[in-house]
Amino acid sequence: MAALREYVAKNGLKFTKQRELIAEVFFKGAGHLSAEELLERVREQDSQVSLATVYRTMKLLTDCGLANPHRFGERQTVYEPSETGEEHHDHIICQDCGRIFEFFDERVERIQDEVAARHGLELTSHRMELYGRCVRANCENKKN
Amino acid sequence: MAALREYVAKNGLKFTKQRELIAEVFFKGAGHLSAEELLERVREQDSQVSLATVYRTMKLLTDCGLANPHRFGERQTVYEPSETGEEHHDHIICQDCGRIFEFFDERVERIQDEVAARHGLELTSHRMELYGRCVRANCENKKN
DNA sequence: ATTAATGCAAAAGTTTTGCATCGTT
DNA sequence: AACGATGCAAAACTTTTGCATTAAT
Repeated sequence: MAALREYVAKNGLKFTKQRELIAEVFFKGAGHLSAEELLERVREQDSQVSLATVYRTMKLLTDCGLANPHRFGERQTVYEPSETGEEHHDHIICQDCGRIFEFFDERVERIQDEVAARHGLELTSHRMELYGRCVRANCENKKN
Repeated sequence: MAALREYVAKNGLKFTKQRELIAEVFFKGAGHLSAEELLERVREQDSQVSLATVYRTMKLLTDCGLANPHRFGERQTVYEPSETGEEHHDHIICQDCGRIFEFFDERVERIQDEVAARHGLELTSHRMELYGRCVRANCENKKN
């Protein structure tokens, strides 16, 4: 939030109440929110905000490194607050119902370091996405 | 290809020359092809094929488990032939020199299945990318 | 002969953009 | 006052669908 203010100031941009509100809603939210979902929540507080502004603000947040857009299986782009290292997690996505689960596995993290070392690299970051299908009973949208 | 014929027969569908051509082009291609790109290649052989048919065929291939749709960073969905396990690999990328190394680690594969099961999903594919930097001596383009 | 598949065009859905106006600096 | 941001509507794109026609079974 402060980081956004800073970035905006540093780049000759303007800190509007829409940006403030959208950022606030975004950071308060549990992550994985689409522009449409963000708009809905934003409009609870200011019904005049437009979808275009949400998109423009999310692009801004992405540019300052505060948000990361993801396109998993779904139609829409969802945005996630940037990870601060501690809170890192990976994703597992159901291709039928589109739900996204998060997971963290310490063993994977260790193996990654080992693999990197084996290839003579020092790891800076990584990305791991598992795609699958909910077993029948659990899936919210089994297609057949 | 034979698998497609089988699936089609088993489900009372029809094995059309469009489906045959699209599947052929898809499997020949190096993966990561969008519907638009597939259409372009398909039309080199049959200029009458429509984009709708490409989409419909890719959905069919997805349903029989021969293709997997992915939405990475891009606008469009890209399709990848299903991995057969043996030939699967992940990537580790040096952010300095840009070299991409491939690796495969059986432990990671096992953990992935375990994680998927824990969340009630059956894994169809995954993507894992490690980003790092070559240690000085190895790097072809160390920047600092 | 049946009935699924195709091509086309229209529709649906998501994201971007042009422009007049508004609000921050 | 200057100029970036906003809201709106339209445009741009990707993907899906309705329908008359074609083709595989």
